[in-house]
Amino acid sequence: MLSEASVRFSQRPFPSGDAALLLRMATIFLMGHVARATKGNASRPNGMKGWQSERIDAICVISNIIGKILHKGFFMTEHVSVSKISNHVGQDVILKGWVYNRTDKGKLVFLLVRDGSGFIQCVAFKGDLQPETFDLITHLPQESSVVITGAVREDKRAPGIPGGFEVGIKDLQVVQAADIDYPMALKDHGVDFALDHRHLWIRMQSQWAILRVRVRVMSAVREYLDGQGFFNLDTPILTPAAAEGTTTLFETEYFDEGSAFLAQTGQLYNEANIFAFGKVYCFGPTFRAEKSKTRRHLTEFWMLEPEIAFCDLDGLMEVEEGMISYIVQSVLRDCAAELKSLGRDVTKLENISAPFPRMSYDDAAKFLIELYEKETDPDKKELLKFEWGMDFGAPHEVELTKLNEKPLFVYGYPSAVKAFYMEPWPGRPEICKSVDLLAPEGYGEVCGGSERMSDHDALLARIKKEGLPEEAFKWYLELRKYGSVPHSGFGMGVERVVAWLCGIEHIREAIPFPRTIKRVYP
RNA sequence: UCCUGGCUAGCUCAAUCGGCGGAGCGAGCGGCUGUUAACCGCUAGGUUAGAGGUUCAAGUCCUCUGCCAGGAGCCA
Repeated sequence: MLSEASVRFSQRPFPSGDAALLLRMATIFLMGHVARATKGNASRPNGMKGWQSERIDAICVISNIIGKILHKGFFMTEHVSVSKISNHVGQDVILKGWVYNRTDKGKLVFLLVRDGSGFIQCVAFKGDLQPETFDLITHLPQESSVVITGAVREDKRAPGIPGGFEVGIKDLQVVQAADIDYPMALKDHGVDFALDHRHLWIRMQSQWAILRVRVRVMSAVREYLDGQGFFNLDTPILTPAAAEGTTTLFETEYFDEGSAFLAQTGQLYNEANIFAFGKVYCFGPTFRAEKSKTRRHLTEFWMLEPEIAFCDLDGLMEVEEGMISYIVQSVLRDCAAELKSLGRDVTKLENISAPFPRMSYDDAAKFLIELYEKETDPDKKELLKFEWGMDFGAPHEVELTKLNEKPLFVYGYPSAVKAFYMEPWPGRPEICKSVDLLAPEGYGEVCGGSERMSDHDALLARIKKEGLPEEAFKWYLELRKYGSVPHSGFGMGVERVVAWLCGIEHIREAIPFPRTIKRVYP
């Protein structure tokens, strides 16, 4: 009740200028009366909800009456966002945005205007406007910032996001006429050029849509985990040591303490946090100085890492599939227009729901070895080369994900190809309780996780065997001395998930300002 | 680090066997009342990444350098 009333109240058209001042003064005056009139109800057992919503309803009614009175002669148009334009059909509105494209038809000009919330077509007819205004519109450079006043109407022909609505221009003010040499033409660009102009490229519809999906993915992650009782406790970015070897770390001076390193995982700290909070996650940027040059790698990327106490490998997979399903369904529901503008085939996402198929590494290896032996093309055969004990390459992941329409869990990898902290498989010390989640359509590994070693002595032995500096892991080992429990966690690469959901080739488009081995600008 | 490919107008790309460097977009001017990255006409726009070499002649062939991309390894 309260929220509905609030929404209605906020959507109430508010005038501007003198009329606004008059209306606001009158409203404030009346609000005082309403407040006093309803104050006696504040002590209700039900608390605030009841009397607050009644009060807001009363204010709505009063302001609506005043608005209707002022509408005759005084009423001014209000600023609305493109995303809310469907609520204003038949009304005059003000749009504040940028000229995305201009199509000049002689006595008729179409402006495609974007305002951050969407894209909408605005139409200028020569006969409806002052000659100088019309002339101004026909010469507006791409990306000029404008304030447009006009009437909203429904029109199936109108392009845009959401599309189907357009604004008949009655007035247009130029905030700034953009320079005519705007470099991002509405066409395809080379990778280098596009990335050099990333600060402008993000204005293009495709990039806008991808980054909107990213935002939804990130909020869906938080919604899901928070709803499952996880605590978001972020872990340090400046760290003293590596979790997975020291060759892929960015190093920086740290006062008199020598070197610090940019974190490549928050996992070790998550493991400390679960003993205080049970279920936690960290969500932030992660840094890897790997010299990887592929469509799946960035040197700075965002990783979500949940960690759960009293959780084994099966429990971990249940969390992963539940969360991924929630993310996919949230994006399908809330980013339909974005996915459509990207040309994404959403039928490939619609049936992504838990449970996901599970395959052991042994079975996957058997499948890949058979595939390798059957392959006759020598080039393909070389790429598919596989034997038990190897980690999967990208071509292997693609072949495995072809088996299902849903993401695929592969569990029980050889310990030799995985990190030191993973719990050995009972009775099979050569493999560990690890699991990777491979996204369909060849998008590959989006999550990697494991049950962690919970035994102090076994972990210490492994650290020694790996030649890792024992003193750096002193605190980490201590976690196994005071109430150690089976626990598990995983990491999810946000950009890989976004790339998969958007159906884009390269994850550099799934982050606002990508950092790669060759690029720190802009 | 390795393998492969590329670098021609502001952008995206052509240029046949080594034989007069072209188009589209963008920009400017003009035309058009329903365009979807409009269309039509005209105009401007070039040290072919840099250096050297072969040749009567090099965007094209050779050598070196630089830059970029895709992939491998590694990983999320």
